[in-house]
Amino acid sequence: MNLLPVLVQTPVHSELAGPLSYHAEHRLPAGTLVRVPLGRRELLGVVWDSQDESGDASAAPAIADDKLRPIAGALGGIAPLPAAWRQLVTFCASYYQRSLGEVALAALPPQLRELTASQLTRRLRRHTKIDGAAAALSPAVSAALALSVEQRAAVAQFDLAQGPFLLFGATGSGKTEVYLHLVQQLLAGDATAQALVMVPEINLTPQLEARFSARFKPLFGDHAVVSLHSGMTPAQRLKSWLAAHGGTARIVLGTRMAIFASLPALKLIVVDEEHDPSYKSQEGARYSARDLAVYRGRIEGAKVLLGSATPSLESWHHSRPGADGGRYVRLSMPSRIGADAALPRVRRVDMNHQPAKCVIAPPLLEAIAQRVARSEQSLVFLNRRGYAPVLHCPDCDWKSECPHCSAYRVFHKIDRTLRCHHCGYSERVPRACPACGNPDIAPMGRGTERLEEHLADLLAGVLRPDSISAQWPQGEPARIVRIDADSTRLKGELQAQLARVHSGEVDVLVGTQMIAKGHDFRHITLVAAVNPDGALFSSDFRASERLFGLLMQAAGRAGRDAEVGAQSEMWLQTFHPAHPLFAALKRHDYPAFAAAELEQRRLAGLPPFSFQALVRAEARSQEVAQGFLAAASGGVSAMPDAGPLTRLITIYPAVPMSMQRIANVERAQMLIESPSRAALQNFLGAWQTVLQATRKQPAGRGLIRWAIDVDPLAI
DNA sequence: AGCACGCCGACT
DNA sequence: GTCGGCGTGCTC
Repeated sequence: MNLLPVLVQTPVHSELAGPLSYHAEHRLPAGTLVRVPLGRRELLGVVWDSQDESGDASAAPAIADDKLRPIAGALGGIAPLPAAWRQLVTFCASYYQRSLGEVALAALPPQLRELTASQLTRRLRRHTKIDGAAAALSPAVSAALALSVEQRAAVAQFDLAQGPFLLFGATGSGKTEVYLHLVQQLLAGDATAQALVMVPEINLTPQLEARFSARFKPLFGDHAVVSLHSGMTPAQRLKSWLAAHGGTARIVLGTRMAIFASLPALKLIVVDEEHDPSYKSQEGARYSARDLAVYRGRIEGAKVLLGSATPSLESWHHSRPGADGGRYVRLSMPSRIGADAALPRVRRVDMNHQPAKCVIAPPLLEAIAQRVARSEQSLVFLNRRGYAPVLHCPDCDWKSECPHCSAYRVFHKIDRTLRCHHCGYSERVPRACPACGNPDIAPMGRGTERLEEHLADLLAGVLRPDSISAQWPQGEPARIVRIDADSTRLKGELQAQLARVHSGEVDVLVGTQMIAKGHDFRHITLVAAVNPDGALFSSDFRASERLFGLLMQAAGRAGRDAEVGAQSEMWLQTFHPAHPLFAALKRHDYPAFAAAELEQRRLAGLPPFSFQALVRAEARSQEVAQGFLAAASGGVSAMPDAGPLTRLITIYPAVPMSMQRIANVERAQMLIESPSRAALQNFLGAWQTVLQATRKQPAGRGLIRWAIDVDPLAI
């Protein structure tokens, strides 16, 4: 009988963190998918590498040989997962402080966990039939693509170096065309090579899919391009995954989860909009798909290209020449594609000199009205959905607090509800103040719903040209559409609304950051940020980086068509027009913004000049949550080698999280900081034991859960 | 995490 | 008398 180490989806912090041992009749190679009994259940497992290379004899199973059970069977139809995939999983589990089994099984398509061996065989047989039909195609390379000078230079530099690369390209500079070119060049030159292209949001995959399919399906066959993202059905995901694993899929497009796709011939990884926070997972193993891409590229010998108009300060820092930068090769494409395409002119409206309480300053309104009259489109950006963030009673000062969270419930006028955006608790809007009975309760502040209503009001007299009809003898009023998470809740609704914008049916587009990202609008000549000041003085040290990126990206929605590019504008309504962030934005000067920001980070010892991890704890009371963290912190001194392990480590006291309570659960966190990534890693690895032990001690009583977030994005 | 076993309250 | 609440404990 052979002893087989197998990973299963084990609970995160239990004693079962490592591989479990099973008996098997045959020696199965590492990476083989198996089904194994665990307790009363039968689970999917992955045969793991035997521990022998570590030479650590004490790691032998502490379990009696006669207690070991035989595996239920192997999933023979699927080739074992490659060594590089296993190494990626191992690294991810160790770096982000999670169990191997959790990471490995979460990286596989969920349907694989449910299917029995026979169901899977049937599924596989169906696939091979389809694939057989798509016989070999001649991958004739089309004539040299028309690239701009800058695009050609970027490609040439890419070909010469090993990377990783940071493609720093202005919005509209044609980054996607560079991706397409590099993928095509790779696939045409290597008959088996595979490429992975990631985008931050599901919303952006259809657009990417369309471009890649149009370009590559004629060249490499209909099965060459597949997608992987959470919007797909389990069956579709399994199908794409199998195609990638089997090598029939040459190009995998997807969101962060795609970084775990099994790609036996991976040669190129593209991370588009690499600065986007969506690449950082916020649950389970809190991995950064962008950082894993860089790691994966290194171990698999695949080139990695990170692309952005506003790179993360981490990536920008790595691409700076000299000192501790210089790890990435920077490729710059500063100009927009097109004859005299220019970036939009940035105009700051000083709200101190506008009528009090005005939402849309008169000059901005006038500019929008002119656009309507010229049949051009405007995009008005406000990063807050709903009608008003708070409902307020002026008499007794009642506010629409959520009974379960430390947050206000947002007033949604459309369905007359007060809705908590954190726990989902929703109630009909009260007719009068629930505290004092005053019927004159009023919304405070504004969200996209109210902005849409307000704009409709302001633009009521502004008529669309060329729309005079029997129904509209004077011409039709301006059409406004709102796009946010509420207006696009139904499947297909976002695509439908975007189509209305593309067709020119709509004059003014109101929305949240959902519309600021990536969409290729051709007729927008004005973008306005109504109220961007909020993030200027935030306590989150990354807030200004995010704001700059968001505004730059929003500005990039304007004037993407060279015809109208020249007169396009980005308007900023602000009470701080002289703020350096807006000054840099006006010059479209990301490098200056980044240099100033990085200098501040360096002086303050913040990332990328230090490395952080957060321990988060949840409990019914703040005392328990903080008590657990404090006890775990106190336990450090009793650790073996505590001295050397903590030499470069700073442990801050436990504090309530900025969102202190969600759904009646109190949340606390503790920051761990170090100037050395390795020191932080060593410490966290050793500290795991203490955290797990603390949970079982009195200090852990009542704790709901805890988790470590390595390289957290928000603190 | 599942899924058991186990020991106390309101229903056919 | 049962159905069912979730408290503790185990799974190679």
